[in-house]
Amino acid sequence: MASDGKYVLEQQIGHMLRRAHQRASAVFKAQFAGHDLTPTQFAALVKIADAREVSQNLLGRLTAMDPATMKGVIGRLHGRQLIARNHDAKDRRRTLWRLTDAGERLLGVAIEAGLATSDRTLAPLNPQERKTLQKLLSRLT
Amino acid sequence: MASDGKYVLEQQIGHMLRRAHQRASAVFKAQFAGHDLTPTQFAALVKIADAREVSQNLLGRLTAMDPATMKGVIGRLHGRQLIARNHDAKDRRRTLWRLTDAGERLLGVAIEAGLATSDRTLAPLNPQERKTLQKLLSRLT
DNA sequence: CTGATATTGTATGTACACAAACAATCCGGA
DNA sequence: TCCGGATTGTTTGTGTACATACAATATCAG
Repeated sequence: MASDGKYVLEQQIGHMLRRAHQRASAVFKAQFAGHDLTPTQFAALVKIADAREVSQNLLGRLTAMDPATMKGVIGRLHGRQLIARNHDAKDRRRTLWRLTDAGERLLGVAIEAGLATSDRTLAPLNPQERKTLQKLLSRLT
Repeated sequence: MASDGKYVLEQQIGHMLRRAHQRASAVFKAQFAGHDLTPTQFAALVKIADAREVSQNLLGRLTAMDPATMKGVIGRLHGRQLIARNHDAKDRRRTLWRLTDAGERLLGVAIEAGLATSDRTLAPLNPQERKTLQKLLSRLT
């Protein structure tokens, strides 16, 4: 029969989200060529800058990353001296992270690439449609 | 000034898509507990079933996977005897894949979990909103 | 027929993403 | 004060995801 257990991959929300995310990542990569930052690395820099100083664990929550994932991202940023570590005197478990001067400089120029990335990713939609998509996506989470 | 270079991570489409995809994956995992299939593995099974027999490369295009990614997914499905290989007599580069009986049985019961996954992921939205979201997402690709 | 070009699959390296298990530390209640 | 539970960060293992480079094969133009 016609629709007996018919599962059309292209119409499933999970697959559509996966593809849209793939495309957004590709746009990001193109826009950030020259800055050598991944989307998660950039997100971490943004959130560290917002907070000025933040623990690794909280940073993971702010950027929607697993502690294990966060460790890798932090490690690579630290390896490039874009962030530096302090120790929390009140809580000896905590590692506090802040931007270095190099990190601040890089973030300063990268912000524009970030805004361009969003704009390019949303290019196929008009302003009204962009708002609608963002509203619906935020409700999905 | 108020919005001078202000970059709000939570409002950027890339970040929103990443989070939505994370949640969709989590719902998938919950629904597929017991089937031991990942989203990409399931997608591959669905597309192989649709085509009955398909080359590894074409399967990658049908499921939106890199050749390198496809090789890994195929390898794990093959390791579990869910798919089997043939060789294309006309083109000696090609590997043709089809479902085994075990693969067909598993896919048969997994389809329901797939539909439930889509429904659960879209649960916060009403039917009208779901259609809108899917339409906008498809235009993004 | 032949050489340039394209396609198919493989291999390697980097970077998320998350589960599970763990040690160190903190905190609240008995 | 002390104990049980929570939090913070680390480690290991599996599975995408993609760039790059590569060998084998197919195809097409001249």
